[in-house]
Amino acid sequence: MLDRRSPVSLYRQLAHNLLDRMRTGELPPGADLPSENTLSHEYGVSRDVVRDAMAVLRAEGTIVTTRGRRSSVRRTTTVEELHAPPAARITVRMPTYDERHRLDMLEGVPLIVIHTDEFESHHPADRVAIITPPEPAGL
Amino acid sequence: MLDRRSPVSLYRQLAHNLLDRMRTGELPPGADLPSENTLSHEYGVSRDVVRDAMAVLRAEGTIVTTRGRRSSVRRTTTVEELHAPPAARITVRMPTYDERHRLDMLEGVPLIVIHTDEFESHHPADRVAIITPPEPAGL
DNA sequence: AGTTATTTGTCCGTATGTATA
DNA sequence: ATATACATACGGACAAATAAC
Repeated sequence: MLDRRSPVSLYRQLAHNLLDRMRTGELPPGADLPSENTLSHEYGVSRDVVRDAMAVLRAEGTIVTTRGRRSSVRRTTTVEELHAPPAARITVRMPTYDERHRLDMLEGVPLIVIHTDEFESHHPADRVAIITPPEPAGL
Repeated sequence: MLDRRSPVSLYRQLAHNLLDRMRTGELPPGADLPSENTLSHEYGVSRDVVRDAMAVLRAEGTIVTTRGRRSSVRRTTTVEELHAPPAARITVRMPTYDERHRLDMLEGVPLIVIHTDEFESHHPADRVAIITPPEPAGL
């Protein structure tokens, strides 16, 4: 499976391999991944390598991990269409650790900030798609 | 500095402590952090804890790390104001590992995707602010 | 130009704690 | 209660990139 002579590190090879298993449908959205110990034995690498691989996938928002439970492939969440006001300024960044927990966000999910003269709103990026105002009628 | 009896893990205490040192101006944008070994000795923790703390800050886009060099506090980049077209759909997600390198993006930086009928464009979130179309004139 | 030292990256092992099943 | 599984923390070793000399 993994090539120790490759210049690519083991944990990135493993991350890539797991992504392949998701694309082929072997690990569809919502499915549990094998446990860290199982993967460690299956691929013949240390648990450290397995954890590094999973950290990559978590940071990309591909998998979700909860303590005491196996990691699972992130489900494609239903996105709400949010209509942005005119002349608004939209910036995007990663939330801080505290923000992430306060807003109940998963790891690997950016934060969208919509700023106007009147208000400022925050939105987890996996729950909304921003729609810009339509062309004025009559053109 | 760090409290081993605290329910908060050492690496998150350390991350929090480093953030404080940034806010006070001891570690301004662009400044080099102490090396992992130095921090390990200064705080009396393993290098593992130091690396975990830095991984948190990298994922939040707070610091930048290059192999062989010390990590540094991320400079606030000049953001370009990008005027979004009307009726566009804007989604945000983290880039994959490959995308991140192809677009020369730093770790901890989200990817903005602007989608219209005609085209689709991708923008690293640390370089742009999206401006929505203005209110039609005459209102 | 080349050698050495520094620094981060990767990988291994072990142990214990804590949440979930 | 017991077992499973992830989280945290320690230690060591070597590779690879950079910096210093």
